[in-house]
Amino acid sequence: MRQGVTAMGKLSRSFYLQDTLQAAALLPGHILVHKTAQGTTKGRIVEVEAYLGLEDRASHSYGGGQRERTRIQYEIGGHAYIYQIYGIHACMNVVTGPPGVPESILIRALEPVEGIDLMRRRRGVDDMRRLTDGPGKLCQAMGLTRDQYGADLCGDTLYLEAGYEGEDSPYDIVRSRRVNVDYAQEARDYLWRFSIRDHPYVSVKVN
DNA sequence: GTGAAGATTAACT
DNA sequence: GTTAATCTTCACA
Repeated sequence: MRQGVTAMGKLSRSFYLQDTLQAAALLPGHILVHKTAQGTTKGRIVEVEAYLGLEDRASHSYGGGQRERTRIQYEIGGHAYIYQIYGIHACMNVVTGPPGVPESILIRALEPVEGIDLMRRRRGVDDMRRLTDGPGKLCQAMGLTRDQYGADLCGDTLYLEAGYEGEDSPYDIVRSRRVNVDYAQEARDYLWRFSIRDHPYVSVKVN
Protein backbone atom coordinates (compact mmCIF):
# COMPACT_ATOMS: atom_id res chain seq x y z
CA MET A 1 0.00 0.00 0.00
CA ARG A 2 1.26 3.45 -0.87
CA GLN A 3 2.06 5.84 1.88
CA GLY A 4 -0.73 8.22 2.71
CA VAL A 5 -3.39 5.96 1.26
CA THR A 6 -5.46 4.60 4.07
CA ALA A 7 -7.29 1.37 3.49
CA MET A 8 -10.45 1.62 5.50
CA GLY A 9 -11.94 -1.62 6.59
CA LYS A 10 -15.14 -3.48 6.17
CA LEU A 11 -17.87 -2.64 8.65
CA SER A 12 -18.03 -5.37 11.26
CA ARG A 13 -20.93 -7.17 12.88
CA SER A 14 -21.04 -4.69 15.71
CA PHE A 15 -22.11 -1.91 13.35
CA TYR A 16 -25.28 -3.82 12.53
CA LEU A 17 -26.08 -4.62 16.14
CA GLN A 18 -26.40 -1.05 17.35
CA ASP A 19 -29.75 0.68 17.59
CA THR A 20 -31.38 0.71 14.14
CA LEU A 21 -32.07 4.44 14.03
CA GLN A 22 -28.54 5.11 15.19
CA ALA A 23 -27.14 2.81 12.49
CA ALA A 24 -29.37 4.50 9.89
CA ALA A 25 -28.02 7.91 10.88
CA LEU A 26 -24.45 6.67 10.50
CA LEU A 27 -24.93 4.73 7.25
CA PRO A 28 -24.78 7.62 4.75
CA GLY A 29 -21.14 8.13 3.81
CA HIS A 30 -20.21 4.46 3.96
CA ILE A 31 -19.65 2.41 0.82
CA LEU A 32 -21.70 -0.49 -0.52
CA VAL A 33 -19.50 -3.04 -2.32
CA HIS A 34 -20.62 -5.93 -4.53
CA LYS A 35 -18.12 -8.23 -6.20
CA THR A 36 -19.35 -10.37 -9.08
CA ALA A 37 -17.89 -12.28 -12.01
CA GLN A 38 -18.62 -9.21 -14.13
CA GLY A 39 -16.58 -6.97 -11.89
CA THR A 40 -16.76 -4.94 -8.72
CA THR A 41 -19.13 -2.06 -8.15
CA LYS A 42 -19.00 0.37 -5.24
CA GLY A 43 -21.26 3.22 -4.27
CA ARG A 44 -21.34 5.70 -1.43
CA ILE A 45 -24.61 5.54 0.46
CA VAL A 46 -26.34 8.92 0.45
CA GLU A 47 -29.92 8.07 1.49
CA VAL A 48 -31.49 5.39 3.70
CA GLU A 49 -34.73 4.65 5.55
CA ALA A 50 -35.17 2.68 8.76
CA TYR A 51 -37.95 0.11 9.15
CA LEU A 52 -38.64 -1.02 12.70
CA GLY A 53 -40.81 -4.09 12.30
CA LEU A 54 -42.86 -4.40 15.45
CA GLU A 55 -44.01 -0.82 15.88
CA ASP A 56 -43.80 0.33 12.27
CA ARG A 57 -46.92 0.01 10.17
CA ALA A 58 -44.91 0.64 7.00
CA SER A 59 -42.60 -2.32 7.67
CA HIS A 60 -43.03 -5.73 6.08
CA SER A 61 -42.53 -7.14 9.59
CA TYR A 62 -45.15 -4.97 11.26
CA GLY A 63 -46.68 -6.71 14.24
CA GLY A 64 -43.94 -9.32 14.30
CA GLY A 65 -45.66 -11.92 12.14
CA GLN A 66 -42.82 -13.82 10.52
CA ARG A 67 -43.45 -14.60 6.88
CA GLU A 68 -41.47 -16.25 4.13
CA ARG A 69 -40.35 -12.95 2.69
CA THR A 70 -39.19 -11.44 5.96
CA ARG A 71 -37.46 -14.49 7.42
CA ILE A 72 -34.01 -12.94 7.15
CA GLN A 73 -35.04 -9.87 9.14
CA TYR A 74 -35.18 -12.11 12.19
CA GLU A 75 -31.57 -13.19 11.81
CA ILE A 76 -28.71 -11.37 13.46
CA GLY A 77 -27.87 -7.96 11.98
CA GLY A 78 -25.55 -7.81 9.00
CA HIS A 79 -27.51 -9.79 6.42
CA ALA A 80 -29.06 -8.57 3.17
CA TYR A 81 -32.85 -8.35 2.94
CA ILE A 82 -33.67 -8.02 -0.75
CA TYR A 83 -37.22 -8.13 -2.03
CA GLN A 84 -38.97 -7.50 -5.29
CA ILE A 85 -41.47 -4.68 -5.51
CA TYR A 86 -44.18 -4.03 -8.11
CA GLY A 87 -43.07 -7.23 -9.80
CA ILE A 88 -40.22 -5.35 -11.43
CA HIS A 89 -37.67 -3.84 -9.12
CA ALA A 90 -35.42 -5.12 -6.34
CA CYS A 91 -34.79 -3.22 -3.12
CA MET A 92 -31.75 -3.72 -0.89
CA ASN A 93 -31.95 -3.58 2.90
CA VAL A 94 -29.41 -4.09 5.64
CA VAL A 95 -30.75 -6.17 8.52
CA THR A 96 -29.98 -4.70 11.94
CA GLY A 97 -30.33 -5.72 15.56
CA PRO A 98 -29.96 -8.99 17.45
CA PRO A 99 -31.65 -12.25 16.40
CA GLY A 100 -35.43 -12.10 16.72
CA VAL A 101 -35.68 -8.34 16.15
CA PRO A 102 -37.08 -7.71 12.63
CA GLU A 103 -35.51 -4.36 11.83
CA SER A 104 -33.71 -3.24 8.71
CA ILE A 105 -32.49 -0.25 6.77
CA LEU A 106 -33.49 0.34 3.15
CA ILE A 107 -30.70 1.74 0.99
CA ARG A 108 -32.42 4.31 -1.20
CA ALA A 109 -29.59 6.03 -3.08
CA LEU A 110 -25.88 5.80 -3.81
CA GLU A 111 -23.21 7.92 -5.41
CA PRO A 112 -21.30 5.71 -7.89
CA VAL A 113 -17.70 5.20 -6.78
CA GLU A 114 -16.27 2.26 -8.72
CA GLY A 115 -17.35 0.08 -11.65
CA ILE A 116 -19.28 2.92 -13.22
CA ASP A 117 -19.08 1.53 -16.74
CA LEU A 118 -20.46 -1.77 -15.47
CA MET A 119 -23.30 0.13 -13.81
CA ARG A 120 -24.03 1.89 -17.08
CA ARG A 121 -24.20 -1.42 -18.91
CA ARG A 122 -26.46 -3.01 -16.32
CA ARG A 123 -28.79 -0.01 -16.29
CA GLY A 124 -28.68 0.67 -20.01
CA VAL A 125 -28.29 4.33 -19.11
CA ASP A 126 -25.43 6.72 -19.82
CA ASP A 127 -26.29 9.57 -17.50
CA MET A 128 -24.35 8.98 -14.30
CA ARG A 129 -26.95 10.89 -12.31
CA ARG A 130 -29.58 8.30 -13.12
CA LEU A 131 -27.47 5.27 -12.31
CA THR A 132 -28.14 4.87 -8.58
CA ASP A 133 -30.52 7.63 -7.44
CA GLY A 134 -33.29 5.32 -6.27
CA PRO A 135 -33.71 1.99 -4.47
CA GLY A 136 -34.62 -0.01 -7.57
CA LYS A 137 -32.02 1.67 -9.73
CA LEU A 138 -29.14 1.05 -7.36
CA CYS A 139 -29.95 -2.66 -7.19
CA GLN A 140 -29.91 -2.90 -10.96
CA ALA A 141 -26.64 -0.97 -11.16
CA MET A 142 -25.00 -3.06 -8.42
CA GLY A 143 -26.27 -6.36 -9.83
CA LEU A 144 -28.40 -7.10 -6.78
CA THR A 145 -31.36 -9.44 -7.17
CA ARG A 146 -33.19 -11.85 -4.95
CA ASP A 147 -30.27 -14.21 -5.57
CA GLN A 148 -28.46 -12.14 -2.96
CA TYR A 149 -31.28 -12.55 -0.45
CA GLY A 150 -29.79 -13.42 2.92
CA ALA A 151 -26.18 -12.72 1.94
CA ASP A 152 -23.92 -12.19 4.95
CA LEU A 153 -22.49 -8.67 4.82
CA CYS A 154 -19.60 -9.87 6.94
CA GLY A 155 -18.58 -12.03 3.96
CA ASP A 156 -16.44 -11.13 0.95
CA THR A 157 -18.78 -10.48 -1.97
CA LEU A 158 -21.42 -8.08 -0.66
CA TYR A 159 -20.51 -5.81 2.22
CA LEU A 160 -20.11 -2.28 3.49
CA GLU A 161 -16.76 -0.56 3.49
CA ALA A 162 -16.07 2.26 5.92
CA GLY A 163 -16.33 5.57 4.08
CA TYR A 164 -15.16 7.51 7.09
CA GLU A 165 -13.55 6.72 10.41
CA GLY A 166 -14.65 7.38 13.92
CA GLU A 167 -17.88 7.12 15.87
CA ASP A 168 -19.46 10.27 14.49
CA SER A 169 -20.54 11.01 10.95
CA PRO A 170 -18.64 13.84 9.25
CA TYR A 171 -21.64 14.35 6.96
CA ASP A 172 -24.51 16.77 7.36
CA ILE A 173 -27.40 14.33 7.76
CA VAL A 174 -31.01 15.41 7.28
CA ARG A 175 -33.95 13.55 8.81
CA SER A 176 -37.19 13.52 6.86
CA ARG A 177 -40.39 11.56 6.24
CA ARG A 178 -40.03 8.32 4.35
CA VAL A 179 -41.02 7.96 0.71
CA ASN A 180 -44.19 6.25 -0.52
CA VAL A 181 -45.53 5.07 2.81
CA ASP A 182 -48.57 7.33 2.94
CA TYR A 183 -50.79 4.29 3.48
CA ALA A 184 -49.07 3.53 6.79
CA GLN A 185 -51.30 5.69 9.01
CA GLU A 186 -49.36 7.16 11.93
CA ALA A 187 -46.08 5.65 10.65
CA ARG A 188 -46.13 7.86 7.55
CA ASP A 189 -44.94 10.80 9.61
CA TYR A 190 -42.00 9.16 11.33
CA LEU A 191 -38.74 10.92 10.52
CA TRP A 192 -36.89 7.73 9.70
CA ARG A 193 -35.27 8.75 6.43
CA PHE A 194 -31.68 9.89 6.66
CA SER A 195 -29.85 11.54 3.78
CA ILE A 196 -26.82 13.69 3.13
CA ARG A 197 -27.97 17.31 2.93
CA ASP A 198 -28.41 18.55 -0.64
CA HIS A 199 -26.57 15.59 -2.10
CA PRO A 200 -27.29 15.36 -5.85
CA TYR A 201 -27.94 11.61 -5.80
CA VAL A 202 -30.74 11.65 -3.21
CA SER A 203 -33.77 10.06 -4.87
CA VAL A 204 -36.64 12.31 -3.82
CA LYS A 205 -36.21 15.92 -2.79
CA VAL A 206 -36.32 16.41 0.97
CA ASN A 207 -39.16 18.65 2.10
C1' DG B 1 -57.56 -21.47 -5.14
C1' DT B 2 -58.29 -16.50 -5.89
C1' DG B 3 -57.41 -11.67 -5.59
C1' DA B 4 -55.41 -7.31 -4.10
C1' DA B 5 -51.63 -4.41 -3.31
C1' DG B 6 -47.03 -2.78 -3.24
C1' DA B 7 -40.46 0.57 0.86
C1' DT B 8 -40.63 1.94 -7.85
C1' DT B 9 -39.53 3.61 -12.33
C1' DA B 10 -40.12 5.75 -16.68
C1' DA B 11 -42.95 7.81 -19.79
C1' DC B 12 -46.64 10.42 -20.32
C1' DT B 13 -49.96 15.05 -20.16
C1' DG C 1 -49.34 15.45 -11.68
C1' DT C 2 -50.93 10.79 -13.59
C1' DT C 3 -50.40 6.05 -15.07
C1' DA C 4 -48.84 1.53 -16.89
C1' DA C 5 -45.68 -2.16 -16.32
C1' DT C 6 -45.41 -6.79 -14.00
C1' DC C 7 -45.40 -10.64 -10.44
C1' DT C 8 -44.47 -12.28 -5.76
C1' DT C 9 -46.32 -12.46 -1.38
C1' DC C 10 -49.85 -12.57 1.69
C1' DA C 11 -54.76 -12.72 3.33
C1' DC C 12 -58.77 -15.02 3.05
C1' DA C 13 -61.97 -18.61 1.49
